[in-house]
Amino acid sequence: MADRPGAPHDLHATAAQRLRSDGQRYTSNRRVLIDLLGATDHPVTIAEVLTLRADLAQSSVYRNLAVLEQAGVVHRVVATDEYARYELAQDLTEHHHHLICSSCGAVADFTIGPKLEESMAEAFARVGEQTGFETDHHRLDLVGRCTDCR
Amino acid sequence: MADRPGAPHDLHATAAQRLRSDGQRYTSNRRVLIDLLGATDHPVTIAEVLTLRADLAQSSVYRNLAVLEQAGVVHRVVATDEYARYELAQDLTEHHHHLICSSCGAVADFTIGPKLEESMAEAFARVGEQTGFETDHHRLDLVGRCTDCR
DNA sequence: CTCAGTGCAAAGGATTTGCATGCCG
DNA sequence: CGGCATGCAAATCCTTTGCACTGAG
Repeated sequence: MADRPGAPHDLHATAAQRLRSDGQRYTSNRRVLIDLLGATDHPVTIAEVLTLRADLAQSSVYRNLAVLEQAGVVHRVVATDEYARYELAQDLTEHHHHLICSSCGAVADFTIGPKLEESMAEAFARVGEQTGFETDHHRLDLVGRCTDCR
Repeated sequence: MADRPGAPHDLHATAAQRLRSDGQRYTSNRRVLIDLLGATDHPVTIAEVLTLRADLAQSSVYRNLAVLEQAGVVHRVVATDEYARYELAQDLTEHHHHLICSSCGAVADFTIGPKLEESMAEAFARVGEQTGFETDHHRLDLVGRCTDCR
């Protein structure tokens, strides 16, 4: 689950390309963020980023993550606490879901089988037809207690 | 989907009982909140509550919803925007999921078939065994654009 | 050179808290 | 009566924004 499809180079190349398509530059700060997100196996809070890379300015991190999200390179994850979390866009990693600890707020990744994903996709298609809702992506999270908090 | 299992009386009785078990009173303000949540078919923001019932003090709404959540009567729903939303606990209504509009933030309810729910429950049990994560509940949301925003 | 990106500090906005008062038990 | 609930206003805290400076193209 920690392995990413494609080498780091591809990751940066893809990020650069998507940013360019969006009229944005791939600056060193943005590269640092991508490196950082590519090295973790869970969505990261802004606070974590600032701790891991104390040289980054808070406002730049907020702004750059917003730019990267806009360009479709990273994805904003909403857990249950008030902190925003970011991960690489799932087409740059692999499709997965989140285990959210309601006690400490930790977020971990997990996957379910492709069969189940398919069944869900079919169900979502039906819902879309019936309601007129145009689905962009789905969110399947388990909320509970992580091993540390049990 | 708008129908709730059990008459309103049961709802209040259950709410009162759960609060009592939690050492809390079922005050008139709390009753108003339950009435309001029972009357809608989607999770409600604090702002909506304050608009619908302008006589309620903002701080009391925040505090009472927290108390009600603690007692297991209401559930806090996290969408994609920064607003907290609340709905009745799903054992007081029926199990459902959310359509979240990433454009206007609207949240609507929908359900999937019991078969699929079962398959998911099985998958979650497996994940729990493998990771040691103790699941309290799951969250399955579709993020996209509602009919108004398409 | 030009203009987007950066960093610092100040502002914004949803949510929380302190405190005096009111009311249920 | 005692203690929790309430309401108002002030405080918090994550996040956003203003502004002057720096650096890439």
